[in-house]
Amino acid sequence: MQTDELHTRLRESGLRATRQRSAVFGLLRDSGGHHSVDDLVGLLADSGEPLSRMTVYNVVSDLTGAGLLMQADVGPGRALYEASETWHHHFVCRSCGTVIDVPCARGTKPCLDVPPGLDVSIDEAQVIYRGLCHACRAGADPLEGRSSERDT
Amino acid sequence: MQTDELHTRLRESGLRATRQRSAVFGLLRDSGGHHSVDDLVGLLADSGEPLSRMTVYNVVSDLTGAGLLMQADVGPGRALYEASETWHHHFVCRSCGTVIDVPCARGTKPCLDVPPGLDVSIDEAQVIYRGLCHACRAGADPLEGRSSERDT
DNA sequence: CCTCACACTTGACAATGTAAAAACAACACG
DNA sequence: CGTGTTGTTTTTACATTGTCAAGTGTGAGG
Repeated sequence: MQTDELHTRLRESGLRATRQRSAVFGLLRDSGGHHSVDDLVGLLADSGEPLSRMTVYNVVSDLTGAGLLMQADVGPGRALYEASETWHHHFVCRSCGTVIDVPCARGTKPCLDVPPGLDVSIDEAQVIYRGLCHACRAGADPLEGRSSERDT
Repeated sequence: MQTDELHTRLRESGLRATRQRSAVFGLLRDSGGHHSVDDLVGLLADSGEPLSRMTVYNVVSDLTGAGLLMQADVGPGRALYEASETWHHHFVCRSCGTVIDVPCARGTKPCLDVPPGLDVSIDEAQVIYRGLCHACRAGADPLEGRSSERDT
């Protein structure tokens, strides 16, 4: 991921290209995973770009509004962000909390057909699958790997 | 809603029939809406049944585990609970936060066909629709009615 | 009626997200 | 290249939501 490309992507979206935004966007693009705000603060500090928590909240909010990031709906608790290009859904393990990407059948934002009788405008639909991941179903130690994840 | 019936439903589910559980379950059944834990604490206090926050957390957790309540997935932040009999999804207004029930096409827990390549067992799938509700799309004062809701 | 396991309460705490104001930096313009 | 404006970042304090642990209370079987 070139710094220049990040800069360009930000400017194209109508945002000022700051060091902090490039760092957050670049990290999410390169890691390819789902991260909470506090995750990001830690990872950024490790990579020599310490940002305040508030800044990261602002940045993910701005980038999500600009369509560069998406907020992964994985249920109540903490919000996860990712920089995926293709629309997809998420499986969440009830036992260990692992999040696994589930490809969307349609490949694009799905299910935007508004059910009849509803006077609303829908711009996005996300599906949360819940159940047990392979490890937890096998009776492996639950609670292990609570913050880990795997993409398909 | 008879107190006796609540008592019976709880016992049938293998739970002790306590005053507190009946109060929470009865309130959710009678109101028919989605409520956060703190909502419930307030409503119960108003109706002459003051319960501690911790108790309500325990109760909704127990009743959800027993299948008497369901947790409505409406995104990060707060968990909402409801006592719906029929499976359905939720529309969440981006502007005012209003939650509207969306009937499920299949009428039962849907989409449990596991996508290929995923070694997990899925027991539930919820859909979150996001967009603007009628009032907010019409440009009505956003942020109004943040805690209100409407069922279809 | 007695007993005991389960449920409830209390109080402190952890995690997550928000508000407001001041210092700072991007970038358009000359 | 310098400069000013405006949007961004930082700091501090706080609100909300959920959890832990220890002690008290109570449902329900005997």
